[in-house]
Amino acid sequence: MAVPDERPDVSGPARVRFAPSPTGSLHVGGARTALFNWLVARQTGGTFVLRLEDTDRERSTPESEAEILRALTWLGLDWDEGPFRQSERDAVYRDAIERLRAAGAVYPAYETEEEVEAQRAAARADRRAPVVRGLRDRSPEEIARLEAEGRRPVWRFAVPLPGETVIDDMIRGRVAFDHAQIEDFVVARSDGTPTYNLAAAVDDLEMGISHVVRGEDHISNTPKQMLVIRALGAEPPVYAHMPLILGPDKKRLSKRHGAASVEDLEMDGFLPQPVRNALALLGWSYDDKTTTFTLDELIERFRISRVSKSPAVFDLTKLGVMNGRFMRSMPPDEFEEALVDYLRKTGYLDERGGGAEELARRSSPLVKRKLTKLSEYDQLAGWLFRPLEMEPDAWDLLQSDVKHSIQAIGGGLGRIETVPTFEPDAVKEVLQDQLHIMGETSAREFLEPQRIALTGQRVSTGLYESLSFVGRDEAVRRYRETLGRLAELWTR
RNA sequence: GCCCCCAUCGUCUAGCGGCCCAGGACUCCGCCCUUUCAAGGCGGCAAUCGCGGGUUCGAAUCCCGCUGGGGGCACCA
Repeated sequence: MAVPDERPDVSGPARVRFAPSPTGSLHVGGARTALFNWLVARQTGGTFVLRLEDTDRERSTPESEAEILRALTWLGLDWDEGPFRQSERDAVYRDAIERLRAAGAVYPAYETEEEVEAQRAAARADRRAPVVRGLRDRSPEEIARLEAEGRRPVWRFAVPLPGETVIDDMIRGRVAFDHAQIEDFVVARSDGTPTYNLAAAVDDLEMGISHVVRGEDHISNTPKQMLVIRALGAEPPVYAHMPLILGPDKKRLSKRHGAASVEDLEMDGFLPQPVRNALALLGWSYDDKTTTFTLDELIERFRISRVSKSPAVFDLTKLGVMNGRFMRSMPPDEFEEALVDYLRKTGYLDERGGGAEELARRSSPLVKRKLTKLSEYDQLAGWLFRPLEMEPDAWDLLQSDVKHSIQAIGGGLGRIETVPTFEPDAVKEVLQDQLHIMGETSAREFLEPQRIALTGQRVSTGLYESLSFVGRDEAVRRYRETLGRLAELWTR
């Protein structure tokens, strides 16, 4: 019997990093990358480094950076070092470029944009990889002449030919890249600033990163970065390229798929724990059964070697289920806090004025069991914050059988006016009793009109709790008001 | 066009040569809980393991080809 090909795992304290570029909010894919790196750091007693790759001055913004840090914190992913910004490490890169120059690993390329494009076009036409190679061995005289003309070169990496670079990927196994397929990539722009492949490689080296866990979209950059690191006389870290996260259309998850960033999920009323859980389960599983993990369990059980190689579609419905279950399992006071935080954060409380927070707090037990996500609070409990106001749908329903509606609401009214105590159980008892008295009417037929009479909504917090919550006077008032409106229809 | 990767129910997945004519979860559909909408409980539909060849006594599991999907090919990251 063959030995299962156990893929290696991280052993010993790992130094890992999360290195987003601050050009937008933290996307779901990035969040999962951050989570996996964080888990590796925590489970090995290692270090989680945060680094902002902001070498693109045009697209990087402080707002985006702040949002990424905020979202990471919201997810509970704390970093041990950083945040470092590549924009503040220029000297490090210039020094590295200097060393590459001294080692003869890079050369100044004076080809014009047109020439470069022509090279690519020619290669394509020839059914070859569209790689660019500058003239590697210009004479000092020629260089001097070009410089005198005011030409400023980019610095390209002289990819060794022939040759190949092999990644021993922790997830994918051995992946080889033929150097003929790798162009002489630019390492320093004509203004002297470093490009991504230079900066990332140098940082991973300088920061002593032991394991690079990132999305598969980076895999073709990896040989370039390995080349840079080796040219600098060092050995590259171990790499692990994770499968991408897809939208329902199987394309890479993006904005147009709806909630695609951590911020979107947060504003949509998901809580960090289930989001983390869902993220962990995208491309990773512990066994064939377990679907819920505490953070500690995640730290203990996560293994890069069990990360899947194939991409996964992100399913918001499933997240909703996890979210709902999580909220139902929360201690009441924690749930209340989470709810109020959310309503405050989204401006819901402010819009509703004084007393809104108090009302929301008191109502939290009524919605706890019924929510999938916090953003559904209003459709359940919105009626608490306003005078009786009929949703068109709900009113239509009452109107469809005016006589029956009046009977149901009237029947309920008689009982709630007289029930000795107004606790949910007492209310329930008398309404149950009334239901029996009314004979063939079903619970639904009896209760639905009353729900609408009280809340103006077809879907709401539970009827008995809701009645008790507003108190006898208000309940009776609302029942009567509805009855009055129905009576108008009846006589007409 | 070139390079790289991937391929089990609609979706997320288990599965590492016999335990699998494939297990779990979500969705969907029934039924129960006469507290309705939800939630919860129970049950059901759903993959000839992309296709075709091998290897083997035996393959979802190994090999080859094909097809399909994804990613990458910037003085972006």
